[in-house]
Amino acid sequence: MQNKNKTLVKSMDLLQLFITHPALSLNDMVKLSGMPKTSVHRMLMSLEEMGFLARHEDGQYSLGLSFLQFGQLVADRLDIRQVALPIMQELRDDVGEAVNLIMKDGREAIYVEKVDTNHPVRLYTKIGRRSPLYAGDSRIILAFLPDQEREQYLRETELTPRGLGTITDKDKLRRILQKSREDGYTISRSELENDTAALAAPIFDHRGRVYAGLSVAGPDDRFQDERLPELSVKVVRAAEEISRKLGWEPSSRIPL
Amino acid sequence: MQNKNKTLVKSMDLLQLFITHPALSLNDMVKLSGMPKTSVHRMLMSLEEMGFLARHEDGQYSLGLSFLQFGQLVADRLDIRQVALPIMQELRDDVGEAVNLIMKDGREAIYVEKVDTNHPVRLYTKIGRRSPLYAGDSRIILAFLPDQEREQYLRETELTPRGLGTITDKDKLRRILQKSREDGYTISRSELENDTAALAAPIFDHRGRVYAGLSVAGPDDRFQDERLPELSVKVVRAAEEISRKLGWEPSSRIPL
DNA sequence: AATCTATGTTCCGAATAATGGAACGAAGAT
DNA sequence: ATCTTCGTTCCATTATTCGGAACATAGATT
Repeated sequence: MQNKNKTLVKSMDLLQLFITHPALSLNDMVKLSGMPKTSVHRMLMSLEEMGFLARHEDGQYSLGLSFLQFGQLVADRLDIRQVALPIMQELRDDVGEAVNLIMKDGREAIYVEKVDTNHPVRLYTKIGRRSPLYAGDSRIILAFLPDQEREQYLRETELTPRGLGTITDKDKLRRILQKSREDGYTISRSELENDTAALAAPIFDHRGRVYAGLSVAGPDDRFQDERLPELSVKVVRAAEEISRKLGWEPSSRIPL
Repeated sequence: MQNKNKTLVKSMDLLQLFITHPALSLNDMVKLSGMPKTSVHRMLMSLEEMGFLARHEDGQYSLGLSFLQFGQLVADRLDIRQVALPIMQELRDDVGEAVNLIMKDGREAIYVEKVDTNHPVRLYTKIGRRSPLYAGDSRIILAFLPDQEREQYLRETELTPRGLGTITDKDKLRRILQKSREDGYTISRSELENDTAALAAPIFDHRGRVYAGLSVAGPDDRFQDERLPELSVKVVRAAEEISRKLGWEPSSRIPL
């Protein structure tokens, strides 16, 4: 990763602004990004031409409909979603909690599929959301990463608190990860969002590498200790079922 | 649109390749794009860093999970989807055909929401798909565009056949558009896909501009003439309901 | 009505970053 | 053991991006 197109990468900074802001004017972006106005202006023209940004009548920009197209393509091509969905629904019906499918993307985790408990209209608010690998249900992926990769991540990452329960001590986190590997699941309480708990298990691909995480999540008070044995068994079992459909065989599991 | 970041816009050519190809190697892209290998290589590095492309173990690239995030953001922020969905479901239950919500994006149309007849698992294959404005159900948007804009489009666009019924004669298309405006709906048969028909009506925003299109679509043989009066009334009525919820008032309608 | 202010757009010389042919390296295939 | 094929690095050339400054336009303020 030596040769880069600086301009290209910089334009990402502009697009990132739209994760937290639904609409922005040129000047907004100049202020938020700190780049010179001319440069921002030039990039906007290009991003608009690419269809990544759309300009409204009032001069405000927002994310373009192209993302709908690409987003749909990505979703369609993620085989694991199709494989996991029925199993996730079954698990949801069984335990009565929301079920999430999480994948690693770079140094972060991303929620790739979700089935909710109250199914009003579908409002998959959590799909596409990112979270750090060290906190919450996504930690299960970190736990089962190859030693070297995991250690590198721990070295390079600062543990910023997200909720009251976020683990900010690296050694404590290491111990928890170790325990998660032994148990085959991990539990988190108020790590990403207060009063919310989650229990997660790893999903492996045919090569025996962690490929994703499966979690049940809900209000803290529904995840008391007495329920954990039952929950953990069911989540682990569902995760294993998905793993198997992805071609994993128990024997290919990475030894602890 | 004078000053552009050439590199940025060119990188879009690479991303576009992934609309038709789920995975590509560097060399594949060199061949398909016709750009020099070094340039493609550099852009790939940047697109990967941006999260728009992901590199697999075997050196193949595919669209990155970032698109899932941005796609979801766009979908969530499109208020019309939330407004339209219940009305679309009602219409689907009433007429027993798939219902589509279509928006204009640049010189194309894009399917923004869909409710299907056979609801197995959801498989929103059509969401995010693009089609030309001159053919199929999306033509209803073209029909209600301001005269000047519509004429400019017609001047600049070549009518390429997509199905047996695609209209390739501009004057014939003009007449159909005129009729659609008078009728308040349009019908298309085998224009985008053979043996598939659709009936579409316009959705207007608070300013009285076409904002989207609503269509029912299905196999040709279920859209015979005797059914059109009933269908057209129902689709137009549903579209008007959505328009009204978007702040449109019948009085603000653009005069024919 | 006149002035200010905020925001978007254009200009242009200087500085930098992108370019792309060529050579290299590493696998896989023959 | 020798070919291919594909990804990666090198580097001098040149086109592109850069960004301050000036301009344009529209709303707000006096």
